[in-house]
Formats: sequence, structure tokens, C-alpha cells
Amino acid sequence: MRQKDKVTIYDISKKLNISAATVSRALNNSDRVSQKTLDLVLKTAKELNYQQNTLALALKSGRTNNVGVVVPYINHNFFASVIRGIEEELTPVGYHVIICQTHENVENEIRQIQTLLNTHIDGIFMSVSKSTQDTSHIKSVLDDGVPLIFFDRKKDVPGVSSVTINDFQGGFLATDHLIKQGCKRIAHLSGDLNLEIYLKRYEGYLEALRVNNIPVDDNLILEVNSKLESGAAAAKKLWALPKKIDAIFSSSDYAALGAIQQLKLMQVGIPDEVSVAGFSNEPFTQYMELPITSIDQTPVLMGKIAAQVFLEQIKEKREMTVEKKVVLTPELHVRDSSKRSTVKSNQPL
Amino acid sequence: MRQKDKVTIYDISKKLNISAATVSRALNNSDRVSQKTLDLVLKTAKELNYQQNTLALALKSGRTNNVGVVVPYINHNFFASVIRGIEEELTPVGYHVIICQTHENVENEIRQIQTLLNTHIDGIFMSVSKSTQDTSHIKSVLDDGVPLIFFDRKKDVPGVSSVTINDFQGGFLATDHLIKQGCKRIAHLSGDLNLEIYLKRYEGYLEALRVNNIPVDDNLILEVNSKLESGAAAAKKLWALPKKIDAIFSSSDYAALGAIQQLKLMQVGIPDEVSVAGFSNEPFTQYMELPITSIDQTPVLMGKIAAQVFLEQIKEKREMTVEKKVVLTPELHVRDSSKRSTVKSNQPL
DNA sequence: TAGTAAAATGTAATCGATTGCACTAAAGTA
DNA sequence: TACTTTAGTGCAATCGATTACATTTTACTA
Repeated sequence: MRQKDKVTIYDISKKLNISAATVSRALNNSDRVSQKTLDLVLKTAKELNYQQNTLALALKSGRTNNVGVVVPYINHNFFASVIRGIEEELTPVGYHVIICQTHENVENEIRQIQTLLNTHIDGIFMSVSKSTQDTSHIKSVLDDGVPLIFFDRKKDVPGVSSVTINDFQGGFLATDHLIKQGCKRIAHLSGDLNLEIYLKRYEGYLEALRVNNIPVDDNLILEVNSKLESGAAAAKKLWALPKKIDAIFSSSDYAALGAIQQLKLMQVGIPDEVSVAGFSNEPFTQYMELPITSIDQTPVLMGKIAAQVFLEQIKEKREMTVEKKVVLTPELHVRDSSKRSTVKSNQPL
Repeated sequence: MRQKDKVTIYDISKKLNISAATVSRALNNSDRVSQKTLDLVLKTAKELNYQQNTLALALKSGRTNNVGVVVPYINHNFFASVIRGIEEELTPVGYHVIICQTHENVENEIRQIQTLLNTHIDGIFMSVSKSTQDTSHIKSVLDDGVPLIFFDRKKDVPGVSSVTINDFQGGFLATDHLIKQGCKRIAHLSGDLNLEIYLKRYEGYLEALRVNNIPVDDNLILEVNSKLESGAAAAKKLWALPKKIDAIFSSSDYAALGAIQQLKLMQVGIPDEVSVAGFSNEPFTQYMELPITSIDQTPVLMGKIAAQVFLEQIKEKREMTVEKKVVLTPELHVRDSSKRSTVKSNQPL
């Protein structure tokens, strides 16, 4: 239990026969200390292997140098990557990252936020759960004066900054790409439209159709969850339609994969009969024998930028509640699942 | 800035005209408080929405209810899943999980541990980085009286508990399975043998050969990293050998996938010409058109058990430095990449 | 050399909760 | 009634660092 042996400024002050206040000032580079004492203190501090007690500091200052990250699941590639980005940006400047998962459940979300606030974190990064509707627990964070930053999945709450990708553009890019491949009856597998991200992707899909003068057919639009089975079921339903589809744009890579597996099972040729594009650029999309076209959300970058927004925000904290909305550009990764052999050249990455 | 409005025991004591000490005792269910005062305090605390200041408590007690997790990369599926397990087990009992990544670099590992100790975490969970040789930074954790628990990748340090899987058995299971499929010239793609996990898998491989009276051929054993290219290069080299191999057991799913892609490129039939088994049961292994046989490491369970070991350890902390070594059983998941059509029945899952 | 400004250091309160010790008041005993 | 227990509270120190304010020391000016 060397815990008890921890060296404090009092140990230094005793050894040098000066007051603890002076030691503190010396260690904090105050200009109100003579060069001689300064050197002496620093030397002794090093000798005794002094380490500032962050707890005492936190109690005094109210700041802990800890930030919280609240996500639905931490072992989903996307969220884990965002967290990595946050961690890489904040660790070098002395912050620690505390992670919490909500399991897509508002109750957990509320509880996690409550305990985070009670732990006096200096900021919260969060991607709301699917079941989140009411935002009063989010407002309570702001009431506490704790900066909150949404990433990817956000809610519209005044005073809250956010870092997202342009999901509308993502939806547009993917759909437009499919159209460029010659597809005309493009189905869309949407996610829970309660979440802005899925709504925007859907709207991007619609816009791409509109721009290309392709009529919208509501029968081609199905809501799925991010499970393979869900995508498979949708594909089955779609292929049963009298007028055959020739492409699928899925808001989820998992649903896209499920759809592909189901289509193959039904002897449907991919990409020539049906082209498929997913969303998220999950690692597996590029590993498949038939790699899947997808939209990359640059999650690590998203985390890094969210961290930067946080750092800016606490720097100019003087009640300047300027909310910042950063929107990243999604990247289309064209792969075999949508590269039609009839098309000579595919657009560049 | 409602931060300042935080209700303290002094607010309660003032309101009730009693001392803060009594309030504290009442809130902590001390038996030295009258029922009347107790009720009064609890009622007032609820009214004022009192929340215990964890920082003050931490300063006083030296315990923070935070634990640290140190892993090479947090967005690798395996580590993210272990963290999830730890989080799910510890959050309900009031702990917070702080995560750090080392990028497989000892320097970072040392630095992260140093700052974690300085933050007064109550315990550390860790998977050592590949470059870790010296263990003095680990001993310094013990010197500080902070419980340390290794998971998956461990070093032999007296007093440190660990939760791992039986990698030897994993290596044996996979290799034995390949042999059962009729394979006789089985190559092994090993990882960095500096890490115990890869060494054990290798030894399991050797043992399976020995038990089945298959001679070891050193030409069939190659060291790779966990990259696709590395596996592909190894496959190329192996297939160039005069006496053809008929199976590959890879310590890494990524290398296995790379090998499979390379073999296909060379028109080698899988699994009938060459059967392949990987290790880790990465999500993608089951998503492939040709799903890959692999060994599951039950990472979430591993995290949960590590958390339980930690909780036990701090409960009976009275210097009873009993180290606990939990070894989990790996699970072989047989998939198409190793199911030979010549074999009638495959062993059950 | 006295007088004053400037520099260096010390004192003590503060951040909230806990806890050993001391004290009061109520209850029990003879 | 006098005396001992004991239940119930309060006081004040403690955890370690910071900082406004007070005080001392040094340097400088006339």
C-alpha cells in the first residue's frame, strides 16, 4: 500500500522549511516566487518523486479532466472507432475518457448521464439511443454547465454542438451511383425514421431519384433493423414483387449483407441483376468475396473533431453558448456489389 | 452553471439546525442517529435533491470508483467486446470504466498506467502490448496497492491475476479438427511468439500433430502479423513448396482470410484442396460466402469474469495477495472453410 | 539613511464528506 | 435521590492543493 506514501506539497515544504503555499506557487510557475526557491522546489519535487494529487485538485477546482462518452454499444465498430478518435485527441492533453453504453435504452441513458454528472466529468460526448424521444435529461446536462456534444445520432437541443456526417448526401451519393450504373427500380432499406440519420439517408435517396427523373415507388421502401435476417426478409419481399427491382440501397451494411445472401439464395445475379449498396463501411464489406459498396462515415475523424469541438468550447467557456454544428462529408466506396459489367468506367473513389 | 448550486450536507445541516456530522451519519445509516433525525435528514435530502459529492469522498477515502482498462486498440472487435463485458459487470455496482489504448507500444503503456495511477483508479485491467518485455511498470502498480488483472495477453508477474482462454487447447482443437477432416500436411501461421497466446496456440498445434502421429515440418510454420497481406504472402510461399499442403491453421482470422483470398486467386479449391481454420471468431468469419472456421474466445465473458475477479480481490483486500488464474475454454466453430465434402459427418459445434 | 515600492513568502480559508473524541441529555440502577 | 450507562450530537481535524489577503524581506529612490 504505497498509496499512503504519496508525496505531497507539505512534504516538500517541510523539507525546505517553507510554506506549502510557496511550494504550490513554485510548482504552478507563479511569477511570485524567487528563482532560488523555484529551483529548490522543482529539484526536491523531482527527488521525492512528487505527483500532484488530482483528486484534491478536482475537489478544489470542480474539474476532473474526465469526459464521458455515452453510446448504444461500445463493441460496435462504428462507435468503438469514434471513441478511439476521441481518446487519441484528448489523452495527449490530459483527459481521460469514461465510456458508458445504453443498449439503445433511454432509461439507461438517463441513468448513465446522471452518474456521469455526479462524477463531475468535464464534458459528455453522446450518440442518442433509438428509443430516445424526450430530451429533458439532455437539458439537465446543460443546466449543470457541462458541455455536451452529439456525434452521429443527434437530437435538436439548443446549445448542443454536434458532429455528424451529411447523411442526406450519403444517401444521395449511394443512390445516384446506382442510377449511374443503369439501375432504374431502386429499393431502399431504411432504418428507424425516428433517428435523424436514417431519415436523412432516406431523403437523400428520394432526392437522387427526383434529380434523375425516376418516380418514387413506395412499395420499394421498407424499414429494417441492422440485422442480417431483417435484410434477408426484405429482399425476399422485394423480389416477390411483380415488377422486378434492379438495385437496393440499404441504410445498414448488415441489412445489405442479409439481402445479398438472400438474393444469391434465390439465384439472383449480383451486381448485374440487382446492384447493392450499403451504409457505414463496416470492415466486413471489403473482406467479402463479393465486396459491398458502402458509404464511409469516417468515424475516427468524427471522434477527433468532436474532441476538438469540446476543447474549443471549454476554452471560450465564458457563457458563450455558441453551438457548433460540424457536418462531415461521407465517402462512397464503390465495390463489386454494385459495379455493373455493362458500365465501362466506374467513377473514381 | 448550476455546478455551484450543488446541495451539500451543510445545506441540509443548516436547514435542520443540526451539525453536518450528524447529517453525514444519517445518510450513511449509522446506528448512532435517532430515528427522528434520520427521517428528517433523509426527507430533507430528497427535497433538496442532495447528491453526494464523489470527489470529496474520493479525496477522503482515496477510492474513486473508477477502474482503468488498458488495451492495444479499443476499436478491435475483441478488445471492444471485453471492455463491454467489464462495463456491464461493473457499472451496476457503481464503477466507471476509463479506457486507454497503447497502440501496441510499451512507451504508451507505461505512460497510460502512470496517469491512471495518478488518477487514483481502484484497479487496472490490461492486455499487454506486443512490444512489452520488461514488467517493472506493472510491478509499480502492485507497489501502489492497486489490483491489476490481465486478460488475454498476460505476462508472468507474481501477484497478478489473469483471465485468459486456453490457447493451447484452442490450437489443439483447430488442428485436430483439420486432421479429422483428413488433412495431413497442415501449415501453421503463427503470431509473434513473444506473446504467450501465440506461443500456446503454436504448442497446441504441435501437440495435435504429435497425438495424431503426424511429423512436424518446420517449412510449414510461418510467422505472420494480423494483416490480410501477411496471410496472403504466407499462402503464396506455402503453395510454392514442392510437397503441397492440404490445410492451414492460422493464429489470426485476418491472416486466414488473406490466405484464403490468395489461394483462391491461385485456383486452389477450399476446403477440398486446402482446408483453413482461423482464430478469434471475428464477426466477418461468419459473414463470408465461404464462412471461415475459427476459435471463439468468448470476449464478453472474459470481460465479465475479469470484472468479477477484480470485485473479489478488493473485497478480501486485506493484503491477501492471492492471485487468481482463470482459464476459459475456447469454442471451435466449424464452418465451410474446413468442412471437407469427403467427410460424412462433421463434429458438432 | 529614511522611506517607499516591489518582490517573496506566510496564514488561513476553502472545496465536501468522514470520523475519533468529547460532551449533553435521557434512561436505568441502587 | 444520586450515580452510572448509553443514546444522540457536536467539534474539529483530515484528505491535498489553491489562493485572497496579510506580512515580511529586499531593492530602490531621494
